[in-house]
Amino acid sequence: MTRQRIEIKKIANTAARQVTFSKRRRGLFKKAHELSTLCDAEIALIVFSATGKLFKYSSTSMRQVIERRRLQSERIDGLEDAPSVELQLESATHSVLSKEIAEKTQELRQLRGEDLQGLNLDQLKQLEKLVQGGLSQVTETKDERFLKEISTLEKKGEELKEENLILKQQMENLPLVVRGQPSEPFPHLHKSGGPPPPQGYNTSDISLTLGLPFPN
Amino acid sequence: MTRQRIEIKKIANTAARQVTFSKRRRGLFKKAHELSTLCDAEIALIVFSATGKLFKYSSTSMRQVIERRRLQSERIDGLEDAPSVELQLESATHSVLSKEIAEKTQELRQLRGEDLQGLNLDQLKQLEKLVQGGLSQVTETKDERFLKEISTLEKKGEELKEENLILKQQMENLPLVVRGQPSEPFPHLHKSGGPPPPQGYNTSDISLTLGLPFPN
DNA sequence: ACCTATTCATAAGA
DNA sequence: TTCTTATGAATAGGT
Repeated sequence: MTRQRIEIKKIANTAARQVTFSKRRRGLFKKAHELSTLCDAEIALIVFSATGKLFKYSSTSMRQVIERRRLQSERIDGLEDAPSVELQLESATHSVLSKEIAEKTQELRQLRGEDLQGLNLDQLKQLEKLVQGGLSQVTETKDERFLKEISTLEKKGEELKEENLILKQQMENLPLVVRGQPSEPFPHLHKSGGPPPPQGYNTSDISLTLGLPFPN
Repeated sequence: MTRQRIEIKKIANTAARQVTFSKRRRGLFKKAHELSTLCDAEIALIVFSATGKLFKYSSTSMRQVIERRRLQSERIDGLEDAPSVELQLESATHSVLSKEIAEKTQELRQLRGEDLQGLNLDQLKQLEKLVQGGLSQVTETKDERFLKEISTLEKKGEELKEENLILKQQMENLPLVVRGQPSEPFPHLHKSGGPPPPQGYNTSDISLTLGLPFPN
């Protein structure tokens, strides 16, 4: 489709065919993925090369897509799949389940504001109220979560402040000689609420204790 | 890929998404067919639209391709597929359907603002945005409907006004004798565009003709 | 559904 | 297989 247009029929030359297969296979998979992403479609793509190598892509799980296809086809044309007796007994269950899925899908779409043409004014008003309620709930929950986060952080802040205060008091109680040259007062101060500083400083060697607050 | 490059992510606008789905789906199927023809490949392609509609293509029989894939996968990783007994496929079907129902149910509840405890702050923010979008859509659609209703009524009002005007003009052109005693000027005036009054008035009685201005 | 300016995909060739 | 490039195809936005 470039340099020169080609006819859509089996490429005679084997090497050329392989090359084209690689290129076009990539393109095909890319497009499949784009379609599923752009349009929220569920896609399964299975490709066997002439040499028997398998390539596949599926937007969700291959199994799920194939299964879903089987269900659809079963209802539309009962030809392609073998309908054993047991399967036919099951089909009643299927239609119940499928119907439920269809209903829920429709409901979901309407809650998202899609597919509203079938509703009358009253139904629209009711739907609006429902969605407003949902929105309130969501926003409320979200804001609660925010507040909780904030209060947790505030609490941590308070704890840290307190810790700082204690440390400062301890500093002020030190002999002046030691306080004179704190070039690097807290070299390894931990930032968040870690464990409190270990107890039992060796008070006989204050300067050492000061420089290495966390001997362990 | 033209007029303007687009980002590969879900298209927000529903109508545009459907248009793109149609166009790209055709393109994808065409390319799948070309690849299978040019390179002698066996291909199966299954596409479900967001609305649940099924589209499929297969170079040979869908069943054959899927079966072949199953055999391959079984050898490569025995995980994704269960044994091929049909009854087991059945139960798989059930779990697929049930799972889908469960997912949709949960999604519905969350859109309604229920069951939000499992979500983190980011998910809540995202959900809020989604519901807000839905609400906008619903409100917009509802208001459009309202406006349409209003304009319809206004139009009807205009028509009635005009009708009245004509009637008044006709009254003013009447002989004074007749105009003197209109205790009940328009006894049976039809309000909307109903059927015209019956034909065949006796024109010798002018006052009667007056009361029914549209004899034809 | 159709149009068309653009971007994308790709046949050939290296 | 990968890269390049000229060109045919696909398609986003609009009508």
